[in-house]
Amino acid sequence: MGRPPCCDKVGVKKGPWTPEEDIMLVSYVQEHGAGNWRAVPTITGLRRCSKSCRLRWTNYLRPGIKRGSFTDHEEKMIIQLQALLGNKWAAIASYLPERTDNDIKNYWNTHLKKKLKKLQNGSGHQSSTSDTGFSSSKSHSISRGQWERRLQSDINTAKQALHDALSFENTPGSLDATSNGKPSIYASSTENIARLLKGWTKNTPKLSEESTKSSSTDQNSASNAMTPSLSSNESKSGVDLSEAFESLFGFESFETSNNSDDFSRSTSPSLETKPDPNGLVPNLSVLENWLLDDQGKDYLTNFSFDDENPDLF
DNA sequence: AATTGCACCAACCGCTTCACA
DNA sequence: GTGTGAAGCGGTTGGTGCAAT
Repeated sequence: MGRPPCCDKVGVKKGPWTPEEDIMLVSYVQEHGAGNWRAVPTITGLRRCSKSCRLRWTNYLRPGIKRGSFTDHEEKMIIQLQALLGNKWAAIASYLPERTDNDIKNYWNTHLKKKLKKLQNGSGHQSSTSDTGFSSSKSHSISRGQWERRLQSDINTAKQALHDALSFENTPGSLDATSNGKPSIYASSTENIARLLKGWTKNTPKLSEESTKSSSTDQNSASNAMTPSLSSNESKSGVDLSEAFESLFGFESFETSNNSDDFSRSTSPSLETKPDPNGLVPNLSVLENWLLDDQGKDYLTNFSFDDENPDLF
């Protein structure tokens, strides 16, 4: 209570990250590992608050992040897990190791919420789970007995949902990051930055034009930050930065996604707590084990999402 | 061609939880 | 057991791009 926000300091930059900042951050993580975010601005010279650095790393630079549109499989997983867990995006993200909680949250808010609403309106079905999931029911003013009965009902729904979600793991072609026959688009940090640089290159002529027009003195202005400027190498193109990055980290190709784990391990041994993306079934928490113990894992193979909800998709 | 409205998503903010002295 | 700082998490905001008018 009353603790001052960490980002209130004068000179702390806000807004979109530049490729240069990304490189500095990745460089830091490679050298020191992901953690001790408080020290990042001091060590790297980044004029970002520690939270911003951590967020940037976990949401965009961390190896193994998949970008692009969500697959049907992922979409179903999210819907089921949201029904089970509520808006516990980090928990949901743990079942989709290549997606960040922020990504999932955004996707839910922009796509799935509407989609489900539409379906509910169309079919007249009343979902047992509200926006915040099954746990939200306890927020209403009901008796303890009622609440417990609802809770039991919610748990049953949740069990069903979890089984649903996990049953995808038993379907052919769902064992890795591929979906619909498409190749994996796992991204290492280098890939992530390369992607950023690509976009940067595309936008550079216009941006650099604007950045020369505008003053670069106001670092706290969000609108100004939307016109990023390359501080020390403003004349450099994105390609040059990309090359510089490549030479900095010694990666020859951004194509091989299998190296992402190696990079992760070498740079941040303690960071990755998500289930093995290549595993058949995500590592189960006590909760999942408890849920699964009840009916046995054989159930998983017998449950079909599509059979259960033929008109959902 | 210009304007408006909307969808998307990266990033921020503030609260909660965790770890440690 | 308590206090404090760091990290994690979820809700929200605001900029950008695109489609509709």
